[in-house]
Formats: sequence, structure tokens, C-alpha cells
Amino acid sequence: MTKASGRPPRSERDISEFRSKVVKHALTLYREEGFGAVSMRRLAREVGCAPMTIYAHFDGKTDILRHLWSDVLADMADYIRKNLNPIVEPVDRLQSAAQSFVTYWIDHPDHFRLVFMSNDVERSDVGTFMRDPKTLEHFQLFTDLVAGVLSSEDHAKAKTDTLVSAMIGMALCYNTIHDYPWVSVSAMTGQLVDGIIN
Amino acid sequence: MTKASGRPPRSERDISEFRSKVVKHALTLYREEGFGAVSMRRLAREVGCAPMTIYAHFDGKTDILRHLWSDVLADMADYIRKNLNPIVEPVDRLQSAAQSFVTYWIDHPDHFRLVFMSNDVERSDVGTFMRDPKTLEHFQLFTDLVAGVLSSEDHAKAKTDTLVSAMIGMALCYNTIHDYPWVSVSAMTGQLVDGIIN
DNA sequence: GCCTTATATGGAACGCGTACCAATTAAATA
DNA sequence: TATTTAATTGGTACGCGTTCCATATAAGGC
Repeated sequence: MTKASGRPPRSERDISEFRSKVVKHALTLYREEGFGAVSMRRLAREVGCAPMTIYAHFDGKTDILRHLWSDVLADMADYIRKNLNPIVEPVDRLQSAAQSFVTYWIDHPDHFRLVFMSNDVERSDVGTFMRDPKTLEHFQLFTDLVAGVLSSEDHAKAKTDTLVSAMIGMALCYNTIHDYPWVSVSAMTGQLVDGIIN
Repeated sequence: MTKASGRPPRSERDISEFRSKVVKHALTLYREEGFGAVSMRRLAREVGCAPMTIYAHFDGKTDILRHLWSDVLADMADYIRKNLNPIVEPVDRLQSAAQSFVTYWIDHPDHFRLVFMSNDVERSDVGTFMRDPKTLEHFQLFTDLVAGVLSSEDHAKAKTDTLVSAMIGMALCYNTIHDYPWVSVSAMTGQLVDGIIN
């Protein structure tokens, strides 16, 4: 029985290579020119294909942006780890990490916008933030730091989740609500960490 | 000396009435059809003017959306106060309010998107969230609740700011990061409030 | 090479927010 | 009524994300 003739479907390899190529160009555009430069038409020009071709490989723009998150999150994690480096005491480590987290996003509003504000709240099927193992790994850092200051595992997940969402909320507030005199980052993260360790 | 002839500029009253008219229509559109329905062209059609006329009275779309915030925030505050009503004990009141705050935004993702995700992080001149006295009043609710549980005023502002930004962060996380198994709202707000009162 | 089937593409389109501009309209004075 | 000045408007345009579609191209079997 002969196989049907005709053009074969794209191979997994073709698909993977093309997607990587698109993501690579998106990342370069983002790094060199910022969030606003990453348009589908611009991206297609850089890749050397028609915009519609990109839509054949990705569900939409958010699907591409999501791939940039891991680059930003890796950068953030490096920043946090660099600041953690000289610190040994667990509570001080947690405080340093929390402060570095919030400071990072304040210093990089474009990154914050990319990671936390380009996710469409109307489409509940696009919540794939944590499905990426590398993303999970970066937030695992806080799981470990919280575990390092707790004497028991009671409520460890609640404390970690509270810490992480609170830090994200702080970054959001500092970044978007400019006309309110928020207390300093160190004061706010200090208060948060106090509440976690007690 | 005769006054120069010609059409006089719009009066303050004309300006105010037109703006109110636009905002009223925007609010109606938002309430009846949601965030996506509030486009400038649609809004102009409802108002009965050209889209460009709206730009003569508002700086842009965000400038209009900002006026919808107070309606949503009033709704949110009503919801919180309604849940507070039967509660007397200060810590339970704070916990109820925190939980109601987060629950409200989870139950109304469109509202969350409107208030917290339509503010453009690239334009630092648009952070006028708290300049509205009514908005400040709604958040003053938390200032008062926190004051009600503290035995001293030390760090009161840091605790209030931490609480508010953390709650916003929680709402953001529940609304946008769907693939992570966050602990329940009551667990997370409970942890947060514990950290505030101790 | 021909046929077949999948993919990519050019083009058009839609509504979006926003900018620009000449013409029209409105509202005042002389 | 004519003139003046401000406001509004219709129209065009831009790039945006995305959809649609007929056509061109690509890649395989025979």
C-alpha cells in the first residue's frame, strides 16, 4: 500500500527550528529595542517570512511573548542570586531576595510589563506561566528560602505563595501607581518577611 | 476697547458637561458589554460625535478609562463593607476585608483588567490612580482597619502599604497565573493578615 | 514531468488607538 | 450680513493584532 503522495506535513524538527528562530528574533528585538518593537509585522520581517506564517506556528502574539519570559526571569534570578551571594543568615537571605525581586522589576518596567501585564486575563486558557520548568525553578528559589527560615513545614506553601504574590503586587504598585507615596522597598519587603517568619 | 470677535472658547461648563457625557456613555458600555466594547469609535457613536472630538477633551483612552475606576472601586468597597457588616472583632474585620478584596477581583476579572492592567507602565505621567479623592477613600478603609488592629502606630503605613499591595498581587496572580496551584484565598489572606498583626 | 497535498504567501480586510489636516460648522462681534 | 475665531468633522493615514482567501510554492510519490 503506497503512501499518499503530496507534500508531507512539517516535521517536528522543522516546526521546532522555525519556532526557535522566531523566538530568537523576538528576543533580540526585545532586548535591543524594547517591548514596543516586538510587533508581528516587524518580527516577520526580521525572520524573513510573512506574518501569517508565524500564526501557523504560534497561537498568537502572547504565545511568542511567553517565550521571552524565561529570558527575563533568568536575568532576574541572576540578579537575586548575585545579591544573595555574600549573605549566609537565612532571614537576611530571604529579605535580600525579596528586596532584590521587587527592585528588579521597578528598575525594569518593560520587563515587568512583558511578564506580568501581557497575559490576557480574559483568556483563561493562556495561563501557562508556571508550566515552563525554568520558570518554576526561579520561583522554587523562594520556596527554598522560605523553607530555610521556617522551623516547621506548617503553612510553608501558604507563606511562599503569599510572599511571591505580595512581591509581585509590590512591583505592580510601584510600577503603575506612581501618585501614591508608597513606603520604601526595604520597609515594605521587611514588613512582608517579618510576617512570613513569625 | 471691543472684544475680539469670533467663536468663543468652550466654557468650563461646556467642557465639563461633554466630558461627563462621554464618561457616562463609557460606563454604560462597560457595564453592559464589558471592557472590549469600550472603543473610541464605538464610544463616539454612542455619544454622537466624531472620534476626534473626544480627543479634544481627553488625553487618550486611558484618560477615559480612569474615570471608570471610581465606579468599579465603589462597587468593590460596597462588597467589602457588606461582608464587614456583621463582624465586630478588629482582626476578623481585617481578615474579612482582605478576603473580600481579593475575592472581588477574582470574581470580576474584567474589572481587574480595567483598574490594574490598563495603566500604561511606560508612561510614568499617567499614574493618577490615587489622586482621585474617592479612590483614596476606598483604600483609606484598609488604613482604618489596620489601625484598628495595631496597638501602636509604629510601622502602620508600612503595614498598610504591604497589605494593599499584597492583596493586589494576589488578585493579579489568581487572575493571570492560572496554571499554578495557589493556596486558597482564605489561606493566603489569612497568612497576610497574621503577618500584619504580629 | 505530472499529480497531489501541505505550506507559505500576497493581498485584502477588520477594528483597534491615535495623528493629521483641510473643510465645514458654530458662535461671537461689528 | 460679513468677518473672525474656535470647534467639530470627514477623511485619510499609520501601525497594531488578527482573520480570511486565492494563489504560488514546496515537497513528496509515481
